[in-house]
Amino acid sequence: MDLTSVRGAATIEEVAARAGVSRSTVSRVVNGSTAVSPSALEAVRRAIDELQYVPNRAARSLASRQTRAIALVIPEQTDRFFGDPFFASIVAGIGEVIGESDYIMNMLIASDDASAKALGYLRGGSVDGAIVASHHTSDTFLDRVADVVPVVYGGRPARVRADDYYVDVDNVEGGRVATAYLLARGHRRVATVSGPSDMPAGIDRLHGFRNAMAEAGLEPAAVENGDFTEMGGALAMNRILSSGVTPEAVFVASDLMARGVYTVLRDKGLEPGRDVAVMGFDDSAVSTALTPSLTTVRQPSLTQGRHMASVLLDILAGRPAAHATILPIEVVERDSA
Amino acid sequence: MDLTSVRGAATIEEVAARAGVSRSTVSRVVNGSTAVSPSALEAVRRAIDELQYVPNRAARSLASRQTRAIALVIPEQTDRFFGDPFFASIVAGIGEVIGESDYIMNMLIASDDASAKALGYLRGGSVDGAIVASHHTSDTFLDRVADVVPVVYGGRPARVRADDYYVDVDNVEGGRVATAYLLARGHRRVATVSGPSDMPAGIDRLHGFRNAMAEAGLEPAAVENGDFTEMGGALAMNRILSSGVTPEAVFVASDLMARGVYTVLRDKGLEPGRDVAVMGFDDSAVSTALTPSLTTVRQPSLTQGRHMASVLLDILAGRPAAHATILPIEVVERDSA
DNA sequence: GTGAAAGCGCTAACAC
DNA sequence: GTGTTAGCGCTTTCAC
Repeated sequence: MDLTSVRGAATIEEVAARAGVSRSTVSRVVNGSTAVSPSALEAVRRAIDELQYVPNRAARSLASRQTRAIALVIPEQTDRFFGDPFFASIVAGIGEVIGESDYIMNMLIASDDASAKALGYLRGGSVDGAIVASHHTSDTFLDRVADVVPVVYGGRPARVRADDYYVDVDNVEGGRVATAYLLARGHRRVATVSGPSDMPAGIDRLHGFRNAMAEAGLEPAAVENGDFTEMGGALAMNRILSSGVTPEAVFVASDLMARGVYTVLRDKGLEPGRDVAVMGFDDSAVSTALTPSLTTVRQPSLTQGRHMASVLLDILAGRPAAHATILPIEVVERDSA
Repeated sequence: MDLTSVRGAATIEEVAARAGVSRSTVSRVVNGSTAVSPSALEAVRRAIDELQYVPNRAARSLASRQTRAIALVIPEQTDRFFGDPFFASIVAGIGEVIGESDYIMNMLIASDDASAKALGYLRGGSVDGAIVASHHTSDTFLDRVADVVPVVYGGRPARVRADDYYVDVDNVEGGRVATAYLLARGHRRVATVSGPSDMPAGIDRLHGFRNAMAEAGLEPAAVENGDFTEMGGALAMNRILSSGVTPEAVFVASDLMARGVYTVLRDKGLEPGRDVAVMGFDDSAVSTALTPSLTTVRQPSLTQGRHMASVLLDILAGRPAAHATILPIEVVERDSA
């Protein structure tokens, strides 16, 4: 490309001149105002077309104090983000809704080392609002984003502030029903591979597990953290088995971790679903890809994504929006438990 | 959050007033100019800190004609993008390099229906340059992006224009060595599951396959398109088997598709690696996750991502950059062939 | 229905 | 080393 062409990009002024009207009229046409005569409208449209005019976003947002852009902030390492199909669903849901709006969505991978830059970007007025997918206790920079633009969280934030918005499922309940399901099948030696302890989703599902066990008057056979990754799940299951206990059933706090659990189980000569019942969480793509297919707790990730986006759109449009949206979960029975 | 706080964001003017200097001096400090006295510098810094000042990006970019942002354009459906670990590596590589620069990177998922909006965004001066990961023949909107900002393509574009930049591997050669490897092991009935015919990578690997077969005086046992997806790979392998031919070996043009191939093979009672040799392409995370581990053609995706980013950074900085960068490939021998 | 004019918050000559 | 002065390209009153 030719760098001069950047400078040469048509301005509203040129369009106006060509169409024989004022800047204001062009602006009205571009912004869809009705108060324009048919002839002017036609002239402007043609000029825009001929000049390939695209309004300069910076100028526009400087004048209007709006960017018509929202950020999808991913406070994760790249590999974890791409490794878990859960994020794919969330993003797809968000993208779907934002796609129908006139906002543009840009994804920002804000892993630890990139968070300072991301913060500057977000606070520098580059977007009108932000959606935060996945949230860790340590992500304190997010608070400073929320000071400046509306933020919608995917999952309840670690510290909920009065005017936070979030879309979530009841993870405590999810952990509970998952465990209760296992218990109802007659299992007594039940272990769990939990999610990270710096994420509400991880903490809550573990709570649910403990609650269900306590209600049944049982002690957990084992509790190991798997960090929501396949490898972490494998490692956790390995620790459980190495410690000498072979559970009858294990509640794994994410489908992806369950994949790791399967691998380790088989490594030790244990067949998932037959020798050890396995219950997942998410109902993501991996649950059906696994053999035997994974019995799991379904959380509607796509819907969750859609909700997050519409809540943000509502806020941006000045419409009332619910601060907390809790979506329903359900056990999906398959072959592993 | 409080909407008034947005309007209340400190401006350079306020910082200047508080520090007792002019706007220019503040600007100099913010932009790291050396020509500022220590006392002024100190005063400005304190003011910035107290006011939590963050320069307004729109104003800045309007005045400087630079955005200090680059776009990572993904012309794919969300699920394909997230489904293939190849993209994860590319993005990680790009992110790594951009992360060290003072540019911010924002990812834009520009699937068919979103491409018009993405085009407007890209042409509206929102970014200084773009990296396009994965490129289809049908993505004509990209040409119009390249008219306005520098673009670096991941993979050779369908129609290379004189001033295009891209980073790629030699896919024809990749397909050839993969097939030659299979042939060298004594296989004669060799089939291929190819990539999409609207992507140069798909076309070229198939060419390489055909070349190698022709050189050996052999006819392909079968050629089926798998669209670079796991499901597509499974379907393609299924078509091959259903047509009555059972190849001794199959060159699958991506690791992800090979996963689908494994599944179908086993479904038909054929063990990958023993009954049918399978050769992949990518050397992505799936190749080692598979059992038996996948023999494949390694393309250095992470490096590819890094290169794309540095080429773009070079262009943006006015440094000379190579239009075509071709990275080396190699066969990685594992257990499937 | 349309245009003139002010100004969004910043950078970048240009003086001093 | 520092301040003054023009804009950057657009939206948005406010007259007419």
